[in-house]
Amino acid sequence: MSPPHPPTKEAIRAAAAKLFPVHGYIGTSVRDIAGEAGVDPALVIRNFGSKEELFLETMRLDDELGPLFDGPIEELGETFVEYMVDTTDRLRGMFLALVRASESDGVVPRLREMHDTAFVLPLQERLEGPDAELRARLAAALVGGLLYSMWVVQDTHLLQADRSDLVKRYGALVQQLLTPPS
Amino acid sequence: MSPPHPPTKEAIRAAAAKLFPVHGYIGTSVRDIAGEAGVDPALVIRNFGSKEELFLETMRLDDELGPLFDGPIEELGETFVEYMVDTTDRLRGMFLALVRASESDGVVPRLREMHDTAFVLPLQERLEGPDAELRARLAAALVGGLLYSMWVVQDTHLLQADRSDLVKRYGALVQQLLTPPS
DNA sequence: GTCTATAATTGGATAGAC
DNA sequence: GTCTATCCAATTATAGAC
Repeated sequence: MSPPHPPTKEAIRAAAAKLFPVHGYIGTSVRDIAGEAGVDPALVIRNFGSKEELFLETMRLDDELGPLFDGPIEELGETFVEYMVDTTDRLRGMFLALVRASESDGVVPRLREMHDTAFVLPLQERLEGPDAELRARLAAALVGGLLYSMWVVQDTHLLQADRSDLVKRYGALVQQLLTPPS
Repeated sequence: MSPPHPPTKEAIRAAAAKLFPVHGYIGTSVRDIAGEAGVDPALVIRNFGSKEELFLETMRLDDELGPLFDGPIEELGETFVEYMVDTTDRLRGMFLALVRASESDGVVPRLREMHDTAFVLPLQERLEGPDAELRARLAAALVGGLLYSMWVVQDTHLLQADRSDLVKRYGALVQQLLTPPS
């Protein structure tokens, strides 16, 4: 039997999950979260221990892996890049928040977890061979680099480039790690 | 005629240039900088206006582009990747500090400047053709992705991988953007 | 369980004497 | 130009009443 009204803890969690990806760790105060949740600021700390603990508990992907990328492996590179480039919602905010907060040691493992969940695993599970993991991690580095260029650096030239051309070129590079030309 | 004793302004600048790359923007207080420089904290603000101005003035590459990568263009991909992967000193700290501080709007242009100076331009000046800039920027994204994976995410699998194998694989991908196979 | 009030720290920035 | 002293703002976190 779960409580009928979502307890304040869930309201706080939801508020944090909404605000952190938009305004970042530093840009989101405990008071902001409490205000968004409609509760007293003291309850935030009381329920989660500290701001950082709340941040870490909120910045995870859980199951929202979205599509399973189960199409033909010959198109996986392009498909995957296209999905990542066009993702403008939650994953983007989480990526930016985690990267920018990665000065705190506690954040790095969580960033690694997001990186593995969102970038590495979807590719790795489709690959075979002894160096499958290495190739998947290199491909994940490629994808991360594109997101870094577009969202962190905000490379205007890339942002203004033709999307389909971008996806085609970059996807082809990723594809080479997935299905290397003999 | 330059002053015989380096003025305190230079001492402050040197201290900031030393501490920011190591401890980051948030992790470095004005008092830390003053302590390192052996001056009064008030002089830091007095000479540079604000902490952020000092940060922005310090986090630039100026001329320390190091080697000019003037070898044969057929090896540029590998050479460039090798150089970036093995760079453990100043550029690495600056990259991390700028990326992690990029939540401040004023930092993004400086990050873009570093990105262009260190990653894009050395490649772009060797390329030709109408889409030379796009290819150089895509190659820069690749390089940025490798640094992101190794230094921000701290992907242990990549960090423990054989360096020469890593450089060879990743360099080959960069190379394809520099000299595309017909 | 919830809220009021406040503690405690930190850090950026300023005023004014010397 | 340099330093002492201080201000001020913001924020996390806690204590204790209800």
